Amino acid sequence: MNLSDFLKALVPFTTEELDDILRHFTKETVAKNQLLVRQGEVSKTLYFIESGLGRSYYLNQSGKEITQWFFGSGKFMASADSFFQQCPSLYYIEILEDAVIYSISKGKLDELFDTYPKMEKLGRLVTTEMLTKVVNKLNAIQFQTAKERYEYMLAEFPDIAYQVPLGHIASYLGMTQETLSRIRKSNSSK
Amino acid sequence: MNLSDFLKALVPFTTEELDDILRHFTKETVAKNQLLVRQGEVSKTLYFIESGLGRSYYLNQSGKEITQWFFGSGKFMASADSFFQQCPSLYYIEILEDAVIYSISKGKLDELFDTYPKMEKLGRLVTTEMLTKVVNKLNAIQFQTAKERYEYMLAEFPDIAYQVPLGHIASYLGMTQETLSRIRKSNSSK
DNA sequence: CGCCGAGTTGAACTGAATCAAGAAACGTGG
DNA sequence: CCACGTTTCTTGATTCAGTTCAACTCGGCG
Repeated sequence: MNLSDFLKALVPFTTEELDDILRHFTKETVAKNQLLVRQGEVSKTLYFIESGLGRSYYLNQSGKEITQWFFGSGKFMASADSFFQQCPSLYYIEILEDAVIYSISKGKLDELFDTYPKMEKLGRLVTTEMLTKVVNKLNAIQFQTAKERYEYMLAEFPDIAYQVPLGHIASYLGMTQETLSRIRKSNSSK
Repeated sequence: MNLSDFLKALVPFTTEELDDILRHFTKETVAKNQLLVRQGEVSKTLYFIESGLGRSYYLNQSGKEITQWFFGSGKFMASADSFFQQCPSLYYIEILEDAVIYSISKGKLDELFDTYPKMEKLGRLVTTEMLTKVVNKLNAIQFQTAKERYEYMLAEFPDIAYQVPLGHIASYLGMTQETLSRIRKSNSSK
């Protein structure tokens, strides 16, 4: 999913608008395991993933990595707290699979918001979608058993479930790696 | 916190704009215990709470009420999924304390979005704030003990913690009423 | 071949749920 | 303003899902 198609699908930009908007982004390729944002940094960049896979995670009190979100192709990726509020990021952002991404700085994005009301709309739509997904995850985490949570994950990120280390998924789902391993086993036997 | 002041604080509307925008809202008072949205309905209304208190909740498999969110004065309130996607609501919305609210229909809100680019900005800002809060709650729920979650609640909704039934708070925090009661007891003794 | 990280398995432990029963507080009508 | 029923809150005993800790398997790779 490339950025131009993604934008067009959400808001009916004209060709000129689209060209100008795309000019504000920088396309680049990022190799697996690279970090785009570090905990404590103020993140000034928003990413759009054309292909590849990323995740955000943080280190808890005992220094364990806790995956907060996965970002697949066709999605915007950012350390939301840091990017929007310009505060030090609680999260790392890491590329899990070689990726092609478009980046834009907060400054340039704000320019776009000021120039194109349609961009505000886009921003609102993208944020609303994200909000819905986070609410879904919250409900899954809060009220479902470990097994049901794994099933939610399979539904939400079907492609991701088998291509990243078990531990990343387990921490995303709020359970230990051992528990997830047992769940997988019990699922495969039925 | 009234609506006019709230709007002005976020986006620099002119007086004329503000007047016109406010004309799209209907002010009304709602008594305690009234339901504004029922599960299964498509909610066409967004509410702004000038004073009073509301909550959204749903019924789980065993028919128990699960509080999803509290809405205090100076906040927008809606069954987010239903209002934004115009699908049947998963949630009820209930007034917990006599309230003065401003309502606006989805249709009128969309008119405002089309007329005033600044409204798109407002929409984006409000949604972003909500997103941040939900992410915070998610982190609290996912990785903290019952006791820490209660402390998160005291920080996020200091005023609310003692004015609504224990069970509403417990379900909001993803624990049983009994557990919350024990936590309160242990907190008060130290 | 031997190491190393990722995944699996087992056994003991624990935080919180469940179940059950009382105590307090609340409101409604007489 | 009191009495009664209902809802809300507290407390205790028991149970259980999931964690923790520790050992083991497996596959890849220098």
